[in-house]
Amino acid sequence: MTDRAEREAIIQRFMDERGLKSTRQRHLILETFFDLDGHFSVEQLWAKVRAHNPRVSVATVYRTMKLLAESGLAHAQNFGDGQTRYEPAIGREHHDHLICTRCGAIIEFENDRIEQLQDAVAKKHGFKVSSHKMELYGLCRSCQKAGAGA
Amino acid sequence: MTDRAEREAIIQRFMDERGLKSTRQRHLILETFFDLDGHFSVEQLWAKVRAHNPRVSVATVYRTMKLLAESGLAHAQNFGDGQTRYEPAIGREHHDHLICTRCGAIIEFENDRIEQLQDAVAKKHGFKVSSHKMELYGLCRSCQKAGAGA
DNA sequence: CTGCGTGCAAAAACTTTGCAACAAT
DNA sequence: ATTGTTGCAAAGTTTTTGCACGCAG
Repeated sequence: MTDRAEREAIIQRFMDERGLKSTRQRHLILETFFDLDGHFSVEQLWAKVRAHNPRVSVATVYRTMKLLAESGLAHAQNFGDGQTRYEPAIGREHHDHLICTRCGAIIEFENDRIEQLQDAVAKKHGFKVSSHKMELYGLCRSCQKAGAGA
Repeated sequence: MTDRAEREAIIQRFMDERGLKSTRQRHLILETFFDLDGHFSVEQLWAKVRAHNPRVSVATVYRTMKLLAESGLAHAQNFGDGQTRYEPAIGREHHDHLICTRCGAIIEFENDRIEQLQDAVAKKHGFKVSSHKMELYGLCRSCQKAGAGA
């Protein structure tokens, strides 16, 4: 998605703006995270990080992702299972999710018209919106077929 | 919202359909829950239930709310703090939420046009949607003012 | 050097579950 | 009687935190 140089710049800015030290662990976690495409729990991310450096603790991953999310470079999602999932929020358009309640498949979509209407609604209520989430739950195409048979 | 008789009928149907026994505790929890207006954590609901009957355990509240949500009579929400919140889902139109990230205020709204567009998006992806969530995060009117000063 | 960051393990927060007593049908 | 339900406490999950050591600036 994002090219390496741009990503580096973003990571650097993130560190600078918050006065964070640039450590081996943070870089590894961020690189790993931004290489991913999709929605990952800390546990999953940790597994990938450990493949590179088994000594990184899960606490560091939690701490780093929390900082990232606060800075807006990652979005925290909550799809109903008890875990927080993060997804990269740079170099991509905002998007929303269709979630299959049977197989867990997650499909992303975006719709400008909806975004416009959201802004209008917010304005009507005097809100200044900084982010939003929209999730549609249901059955994906193949689960509708499978579900009928099962 | 719902009048007492209708509510009783709904609760009764809920019990019948799932073959649940009609216990003192379940009734108390359900009555208490449906009297509420808003989004409540199990902890909060439990506190209100205990006011009536201090012997009800929190486990029963968890179990009951889980059943209710599965039956579609309550909606489970996740607003980012680590707790599940439930809100009554009978006698009301579907609605979505504006959430103030500063003071935590929750404003409800509904917008048919958005719902229509959601359906259209789902259809395009072959999805059969059964429910959805939409949350807009930002600053409410008073926090925008307060925020500027702080 | 100085202080932030890390790893580890303990703790916290929330939710689920095993089991024996209990109540609804 | 029979079977589902409850309360309690223990255990499970996910996430946070205290503390001593270590590394970046």
